[in-house]
Amino acid sequence: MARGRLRAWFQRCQRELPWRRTRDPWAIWVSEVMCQQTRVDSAIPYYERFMRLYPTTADLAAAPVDELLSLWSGLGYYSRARNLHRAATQVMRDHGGRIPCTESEFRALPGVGAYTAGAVLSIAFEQPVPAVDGNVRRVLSRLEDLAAPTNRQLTVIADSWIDRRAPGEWTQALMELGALLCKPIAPECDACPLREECRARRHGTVAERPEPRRPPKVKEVHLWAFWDETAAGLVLERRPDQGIWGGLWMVPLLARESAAAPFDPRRAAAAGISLQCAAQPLPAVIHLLTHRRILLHPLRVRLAQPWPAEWERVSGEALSRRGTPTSLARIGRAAKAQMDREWLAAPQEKSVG
DNA sequence: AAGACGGGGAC
DNA sequence: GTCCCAGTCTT
Repeated sequence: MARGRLRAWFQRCQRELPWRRTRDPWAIWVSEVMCQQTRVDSAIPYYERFMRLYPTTADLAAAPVDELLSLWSGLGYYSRARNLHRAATQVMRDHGGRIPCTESEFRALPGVGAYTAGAVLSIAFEQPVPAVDGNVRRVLSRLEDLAAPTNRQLTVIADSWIDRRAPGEWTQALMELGALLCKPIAPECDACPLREECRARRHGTVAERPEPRRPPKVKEVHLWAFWDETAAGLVLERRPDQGIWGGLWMVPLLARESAAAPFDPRRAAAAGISLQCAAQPLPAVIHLLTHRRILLHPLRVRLAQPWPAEWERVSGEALSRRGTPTSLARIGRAAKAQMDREWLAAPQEKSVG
Protein backbone atom coordinates (compact mmCIF):
# COMPACT_ATOMS: atom_id res chain seq x y z
CA MET A 1 0.00 0.00 0.00
CA ALA A 2 2.56 2.53 1.15
CA ARG A 3 4.96 1.10 -1.43
CA GLY A 4 2.47 1.87 -4.17
CA ARG A 5 2.10 5.48 -3.04
CA LEU A 6 5.88 5.99 -2.90
CA ARG A 7 6.33 4.51 -6.36
CA ALA A 8 3.51 6.59 -7.79
CA TRP A 9 5.02 9.72 -6.24
CA PHE A 10 8.46 8.81 -7.64
CA GLN A 11 7.11 8.28 -11.13
CA ARG A 12 5.40 11.67 -10.99
CA CYS A 13 8.05 13.77 -9.24
CA GLN A 14 11.50 12.29 -9.88
CA ARG A 15 14.22 14.56 -11.18
CA GLU A 16 15.63 14.09 -14.64
CA LEU A 17 19.20 12.96 -14.03
CA PRO A 18 21.70 11.90 -16.70
CA TRP A 19 22.07 8.41 -15.26
CA ARG A 20 18.31 7.84 -15.19
CA ARG A 21 18.34 7.61 -18.98
CA THR A 22 20.26 4.31 -18.92
CA ARG A 23 20.40 0.90 -17.29
CA ASP A 24 24.03 0.37 -18.27
CA PRO A 25 25.74 -1.00 -15.15
CA TRP A 26 28.92 0.97 -15.93
CA ALA A 27 27.05 4.25 -16.13
CA ILE A 28 25.09 3.51 -12.95
CA TRP A 29 28.28 2.53 -11.13
CA VAL A 30 30.10 5.69 -12.18
CA SER A 31 27.18 7.85 -11.08
CA GLU A 32 27.07 6.18 -7.66
CA VAL A 33 30.78 6.66 -7.06
CA MET A 34 30.68 10.30 -8.14
CA CYS A 35 27.73 11.03 -5.88
CA GLN A 36 29.39 9.64 -2.75
CA GLN A 37 29.44 12.50 -0.22
CA THR A 38 28.84 14.85 -3.12
CA ARG A 39 25.75 16.83 -4.09
CA VAL A 40 24.09 15.56 -7.23
CA ASP A 41 24.24 18.99 -8.85
CA SER A 42 27.99 19.12 -8.31
CA ALA A 43 28.53 15.66 -9.75
CA ILE A 44 26.49 16.08 -12.95
CA PRO A 45 28.99 18.04 -15.09
CA TYR A 46 31.79 15.67 -14.02
CA TYR A 47 29.61 12.68 -14.87
CA GLU A 48 28.82 14.02 -18.34
CA ARG A 49 32.51 14.58 -19.13
CA PHE A 50 33.46 11.21 -17.65
CA MET A 51 30.98 9.25 -19.73
CA ARG A 52 32.05 11.04 -22.92
CA LEU A 53 35.69 10.14 -22.25
CA TYR A 54 35.15 6.67 -20.76
CA PRO A 55 31.89 5.24 -22.15
CA THR A 56 32.84 1.68 -21.13
CA THR A 57 34.76 -0.06 -18.37
CA ALA A 58 37.39 -0.97 -20.96
CA ASP A 59 37.90 2.70 -21.84
CA LEU A 60 38.71 3.61 -18.27
CA ALA A 61 40.88 0.55 -17.72
CA ALA A 62 42.95 1.55 -20.75
CA ALA A 63 43.34 5.17 -19.68
CA PRO A 64 46.26 6.57 -17.67
CA VAL A 65 45.19 7.23 -14.09
CA ASP A 66 46.66 10.74 -14.39
CA GLU A 67 44.15 11.53 -17.11
CA LEU A 68 41.30 10.37 -14.87
CA LEU A 69 42.61 12.42 -11.94
CA SER A 70 42.71 15.47 -14.21
CA LEU A 71 39.04 14.94 -15.02
CA TRP A 72 38.26 14.39 -11.32
CA SER A 73 40.16 17.52 -10.30
CA GLY A 74 37.92 19.68 -8.09
CA LEU A 75 35.41 16.95 -7.22
CA GLY A 76 37.28 15.80 -4.10
CA TYR A 77 37.80 12.44 -2.41
CA TYR A 78 40.36 11.44 -5.01
CA SER A 79 40.67 7.89 -3.69
CA ARG A 80 37.31 7.35 -5.41
CA ALA A 81 38.95 7.96 -8.78
CA ARG A 82 42.01 5.83 -8.05
CA ASN A 83 39.81 2.99 -6.75
CA LEU A 84 37.47 3.19 -9.73
CA HIS A 85 40.44 2.96 -12.08
CA ARG A 86 41.77 -0.08 -10.21
CA ALA A 87 38.31 -1.63 -10.16
CA ALA A 88 37.95 -1.18 -13.93
CA THR A 89 41.23 -2.95 -14.56
CA GLN A 90 40.11 -5.77 -12.26
CA VAL A 91 36.84 -6.13 -14.15
CA MET A 92 38.79 -6.45 -17.40
CA ARG A 93 41.32 -8.88 -15.95
CA ASP A 94 39.20 -11.03 -13.62
CA HIS A 95 35.70 -10.83 -15.09
CA GLY A 96 36.30 -10.71 -18.84
CA GLY A 97 35.11 -7.11 -19.00
CA ARG A 98 31.66 -7.89 -17.58
CA ILE A 99 30.75 -6.06 -14.40
CA PRO A 100 29.95 -8.78 -11.85
CA CYS A 101 26.25 -8.99 -11.03
CA THR A 102 26.56 -10.83 -7.72
CA GLU A 103 26.82 -8.85 -4.51
CA SER A 104 29.87 -10.67 -3.19
CA GLU A 105 31.88 -10.25 -6.39
CA PHE A 106 30.90 -6.64 -7.01
CA ARG A 107 31.40 -5.68 -3.37
CA ALA A 108 34.95 -7.06 -3.55
CA LEU A 109 36.01 -4.35 -6.04
CA PRO A 110 37.97 -1.42 -4.59
CA GLY A 111 35.81 1.54 -3.65
CA VAL A 112 32.61 -0.49 -3.65
CA GLY A 113 31.06 -0.49 -0.19
CA ALA A 114 27.71 -1.65 1.08
CA TYR A 115 25.82 1.34 -0.29
CA THR A 116 27.32 1.34 -3.78
CA ALA A 117 26.89 -2.41 -4.11
CA GLY A 118 23.23 -2.15 -3.12
CA ALA A 119 22.58 0.75 -5.46
CA VAL A 120 24.23 -0.79 -8.53
CA LEU A 121 22.87 -4.29 -7.90
CA SER A 122 19.33 -3.00 -7.50
CA ILE A 123 19.27 -0.25 -10.13
CA ALA A 124 21.32 -1.90 -12.87
CA PHE A 125 20.62 -5.57 -12.21
CA GLU A 126 17.18 -5.42 -10.51
CA GLN A 127 18.39 -7.45 -7.57
CA PRO A 128 16.67 -7.00 -4.18
CA VAL A 129 19.70 -5.59 -2.34
CA PRO A 130 19.16 -2.68 0.06
CA ALA A 131 21.08 0.58 -0.39
CA VAL A 132 21.31 2.85 2.64
CA ASP A 133 22.72 6.28 1.90
CA GLY A 134 22.27 9.53 3.80
CA ASN A 135 18.82 10.05 2.31
CA VAL A 136 17.56 6.57 3.13
CA ARG A 137 19.03 6.83 6.60
CA ARG A 138 16.98 9.97 7.23
CA VAL A 139 13.79 8.61 5.65
CA LEU A 140 13.87 5.34 7.60
CA SER A 141 14.88 7.03 10.87
CA ARG A 142 11.80 9.22 10.61
CA LEU A 143 9.47 6.48 9.43
CA GLU A 144 10.41 4.34 12.45
CA ASP A 145 11.17 7.31 14.74
CA LEU A 146 14.70 6.16 15.53
CA ALA A 147 17.09 8.65 17.09
CA ALA A 148 20.44 7.01 16.47
CA PRO A 149 20.02 3.87 14.38
CA THR A 150 23.06 1.81 13.46
CA ASN A 151 23.83 1.07 9.86
CA ARG A 152 23.03 -2.55 10.58
CA GLN A 153 19.55 -1.70 11.86
CA LEU A 154 18.84 0.49 8.88
CA THR A 155 19.98 -2.18 6.46
CA VAL A 156 17.62 -4.69 8.05
CA ILE A 157 14.73 -2.24 7.80
CA ALA A 158 15.59 -1.29 4.23
CA ASP A 159 15.83 -4.96 3.31
CA SER A 160 12.38 -5.68 4.73
CA TRP A 161 10.92 -2.78 2.75
CA ILE A 162 12.33 -3.66 -0.67
CA ASP A 163 9.77 -3.95 -3.42
CA ARG A 164 10.96 -7.22 -4.90
CA ARG A 165 9.08 -6.67 -8.12
CA ALA A 166 10.99 -3.47 -8.89
CA PRO A 167 14.11 -3.19 -6.71
CA GLY A 168 15.78 -0.54 -8.88
CA GLU A 169 12.85 1.82 -8.86
CA TRP A 170 12.39 1.21 -5.15
CA THR A 171 15.99 2.15 -4.29
CA GLN A 172 15.75 5.32 -6.31
CA ALA A 173 12.32 6.23 -4.94
CA LEU A 174 13.51 5.99 -1.34
CA MET A 175 16.56 8.15 -2.06
CA GLU A 176 14.56 10.66 -4.09
CA LEU A 177 12.08 11.04 -1.26
CA GLY A 178 14.94 11.95 1.07
CA ALA A 179 16.43 14.36 -1.45
CA LEU A 180 13.25 16.19 -2.44
CA LEU A 181 10.79 16.02 0.50
CA CYS A 182 12.27 14.32 3.57
CA LYS A 183 15.08 16.88 3.77
CA PRO A 184 17.29 17.51 6.82
CA ILE A 185 15.89 21.02 7.20
CA ALA A 186 12.30 22.03 6.43
CA PRO A 187 10.98 18.65 5.32
CA GLU A 188 7.77 18.87 3.30
CA CYS A 189 5.72 16.36 5.25
CA ASP A 190 2.38 17.56 3.86
CA ALA A 191 3.41 16.45 0.39
CA CYS A 192 4.94 13.15 1.53
CA PRO A 193 3.41 9.95 0.16
CA LEU A 194 4.36 8.18 3.42
CA ARG A 195 3.00 10.80 5.84
CA GLU A 196 0.34 8.42 7.19
CA GLU A 197 2.83 5.76 8.28
CA CYS A 198 5.58 8.10 9.50
CA ARG A 199 6.04 7.57 13.24
CA ALA A 200 8.21 10.62 13.74
CA ARG A 201 5.51 12.77 12.21
CA ARG A 202 2.91 11.24 14.51
CA HIS A 203 5.17 11.88 17.50
CA GLY A 204 6.23 15.36 16.42
CA THR A 205 9.91 14.39 16.33
CA VAL A 206 10.63 14.79 12.62
CA ALA A 207 13.07 17.65 13.17
CA GLU A 208 15.13 15.56 15.61
CA ARG A 209 15.34 12.40 13.51
CA PRO A 210 17.93 11.20 13.06
CA GLU A 211 20.13 12.88 15.65
CA PRO A 212 22.92 14.86 14.02
CA ARG A 213 26.38 13.38 14.33
CA ARG A 214 28.67 15.28 16.59
CA PRO A 215 31.05 17.35 14.49
CA PRO A 216 34.67 16.14 14.39
CA LYS A 217 37.38 18.06 16.15
CA VAL A 218 39.08 20.26 13.64
CA LYS A 219 42.84 20.20 13.90
CA GLU A 220 44.91 23.07 12.59
CA VAL A 221 47.78 22.17 10.28
CA HIS A 222 50.42 24.54 8.95
CA LEU A 223 52.33 23.79 5.76
CA TRP A 224 54.96 25.60 3.77
CA ALA A 225 54.08 25.61 0.08
CA PHE A 226 57.01 26.24 -2.28
CA TRP A 227 56.03 28.25 -5.31
CA ASP A 228 58.77 28.06 -7.95
CA GLU A 229 57.44 29.50 -11.19
CA THR A 230 59.53 30.48 -14.19
CA ALA A 231 58.81 30.97 -17.88
CA ALA A 232 59.36 27.23 -18.22
CA GLY A 233 56.58 26.43 -15.78
CA LEU A 234 55.79 25.61 -12.18
CA VAL A 235 57.53 22.98 -10.06
CA LEU A 236 55.02 20.33 -8.97
CA GLU A 237 55.23 17.19 -6.91
CA ARG A 238 53.10 14.11 -7.45
CA ARG A 239 51.58 13.41 -4.06
CA PRO A 240 51.76 9.91 -2.63
CA ASP A 241 48.58 7.85 -3.05
CA GLN A 242 47.94 7.79 0.69
CA GLY A 243 46.98 11.00 2.40
CA ILE A 244 45.45 14.22 1.27
CA TRP A 245 45.33 14.97 -2.47
CA GLY A 246 46.76 11.50 -3.14
CA GLY A 247 47.98 11.08 -6.72
CA LEU A 248 47.46 14.75 -7.54
CA TRP A 249 50.08 17.28 -8.60
CA MET A 250 50.78 19.99 -6.08
CA VAL A 251 53.58 22.40 -5.26
CA PRO A 252 56.03 20.81 -2.82
CA LEU A 253 54.80 21.02 0.77
CA LEU A 254 56.61 20.89 4.11
CA ALA A 255 55.18 20.82 7.61
CA ARG A 256 55.48 24.10 9.50
CA GLU A 257 55.49 23.86 13.29
CA SER A 258 53.16 26.81 13.85
CA ALA A 259 51.79 29.91 12.19
CA ALA A 260 54.78 31.89 13.43
CA ALA A 261 57.58 29.33 13.08
CA PRO A 262 60.39 30.73 10.91
CA PHE A 263 61.48 28.93 7.79
CA ASP A 264 64.33 26.57 8.66
CA PRO A 265 66.55 25.88 5.61
CA ARG A 266 68.33 23.00 7.34
CA ARG A 267 65.13 21.17 8.13
CA ALA A 268 63.89 21.80 4.59
CA ALA A 269 67.15 20.44 3.19
CA ALA A 270 66.70 17.30 5.26
CA ALA A 271 63.40 16.81 3.43
CA GLY A 272 65.08 17.23 0.05
CA ILE A 273 64.15 20.89 -0.35
CA SER A 274 66.89 23.43 -0.83
CA LEU A 275 66.56 26.94 -2.12
CA GLN A 276 68.69 28.82 -4.62
CA CYS A 277 67.52 32.20 -3.38
CA ALA A 278 65.82 33.70 -0.36
CA ALA A 279 62.17 32.89 0.14
CA GLN A 280 59.51 35.58 -0.21
CA PRO A 281 56.44 34.84 1.90
CA LEU A 282 52.91 35.24 0.55
CA PRO A 283 49.71 35.58 2.56
CA ALA A 284 48.47 32.24 3.90
CA VAL A 285 45.72 30.37 2.08
CA ILE A 286 43.23 28.67 4.38
CA HIS A 287 41.90 25.33 3.19
CA LEU A 288 39.00 23.87 5.17
CA LEU A 289 38.26 20.17 5.36
CA THR A 290 35.78 18.34 7.55
CA HIS A 291 38.43 17.53 10.13
CA ARG A 292 41.29 19.86 9.24
CA ARG A 293 42.01 23.53 8.96
CA ILE A 294 45.00 23.62 6.67
CA LEU A 295 46.93 26.86 6.51
CA LEU A 296 49.12 26.91 3.44
CA HIS A 297 51.99 29.37 3.78
CA PRO A 298 53.30 30.01 0.28
CA LEU A 299 56.92 30.94 -0.26
CA ARG A 300 58.06 32.27 -3.61
CA VAL A 301 61.35 30.49 -4.15
CA ARG A 302 63.74 29.09 -6.69
CA LEU A 303 64.34 25.45 -5.83
CA ALA A 304 67.87 24.13 -6.17
CA GLN A 305 68.69 20.99 -8.13
CA PRO A 306 68.86 18.07 -7.75
CA TRP A 307 65.19 17.51 -7.07
CA PRO A 308 63.44 14.48 -5.67
CA ALA A 309 62.37 12.12 -8.47
CA GLU A 310 58.67 12.92 -8.09
CA TRP A 311 59.11 16.62 -8.87
CA GLU A 312 58.64 18.09 -12.30
CA ARG A 313 58.55 21.56 -13.81
CA VAL A 314 55.27 21.75 -15.68
CA SER A 315 54.39 24.41 -18.23
CA GLY A 316 50.99 26.10 -18.29
CA GLU A 317 49.48 24.05 -21.07
CA ALA A 318 50.58 20.72 -19.61
CA LEU A 319 49.40 21.87 -16.19
CA SER A 320 45.79 21.84 -17.36
CA ARG A 321 46.13 18.13 -18.06
CA ARG A 322 47.32 17.29 -14.55
CA GLY A 323 45.06 16.47 -11.65
CA THR A 324 45.52 19.30 -9.16
CA PRO A 325 43.70 20.25 -5.96
CA THR A 326 41.68 23.45 -5.89
CA SER A 327 44.09 24.83 -3.29
CA LEU A 328 46.82 25.00 -5.95
CA ALA A 329 44.81 27.51 -7.95
CA ARG A 330 44.13 29.52 -4.80
CA ILE A 331 47.83 29.76 -4.00
CA GLY A 332 48.43 30.70 -7.61
CA ARG A 333 46.00 33.58 -7.38
CA ALA A 334 47.72 34.79 -4.21
CA ALA A 335 51.10 34.63 -5.96
CA LYS A 336 49.82 36.49 -9.00
CA ALA A 337 48.21 39.17 -6.85
CA GLN A 338 51.52 39.79 -5.13
CA MET A 339 53.41 40.00 -8.39
CA ASP A 340 50.86 42.53 -9.65
CA ARG A 341 51.43 44.61 -6.52
CA GLU A 342 55.17 44.50 -7.06
CA TRP A 343 54.71 45.58 -10.63
CA LEU A 344 52.61 48.55 -9.53
CA ALA A 345 55.18 49.49 -6.91
CA ALA A 346 58.14 49.33 -9.26
CA PRO A 347 57.00 49.17 -12.87
CA GLN A 348 60.36 50.29 -14.24
CA GLU A 349 62.02 47.09 -13.03
CA LYS A 350 59.55 44.92 -14.91
CA SER A 351 59.77 46.62 -18.28
CA VAL A 352 59.28 44.20 -21.11
CA GLY A 353 62.57 43.14 -22.60
C1' DA B 1 33.97 3.00 17.02
C1' DA B 2 36.60 6.68 15.29
C1' DG B 3 39.44 9.11 12.09
C1' DA B 4 40.97 10.26 7.30
C1' DC B 5 39.56 11.79 3.18
C1' DG B 6 37.55 17.41 -0.62
C1' DG B 7 34.89 20.59 -2.00
C1' DG B 8 31.13 23.42 -2.31
C1' DG B 9 26.27 24.94 -1.75
C1' DA B 10 22.59 26.36 1.29
C1' DC B 11 21.48 28.87 5.29
C1' DG C 1 30.24 31.02 10.70
C1' DT C 2 27.28 25.93 10.41
C1' DC C 3 25.69 21.72 8.26
C1' DC C 4 26.10 17.98 5.29
C1' DC C 5 25.89 15.83 0.94
C1' DA C 6 23.57 8.90 -3.56
C1' DG C 7 30.39 6.68 1.52
C1' DT C 8 34.68 3.86 1.82
C1' DC C 9 38.76 2.44 3.94
C1' DT C 10 41.92 2.02 7.70
C1' DT C 11 43.15 1.61 12.40
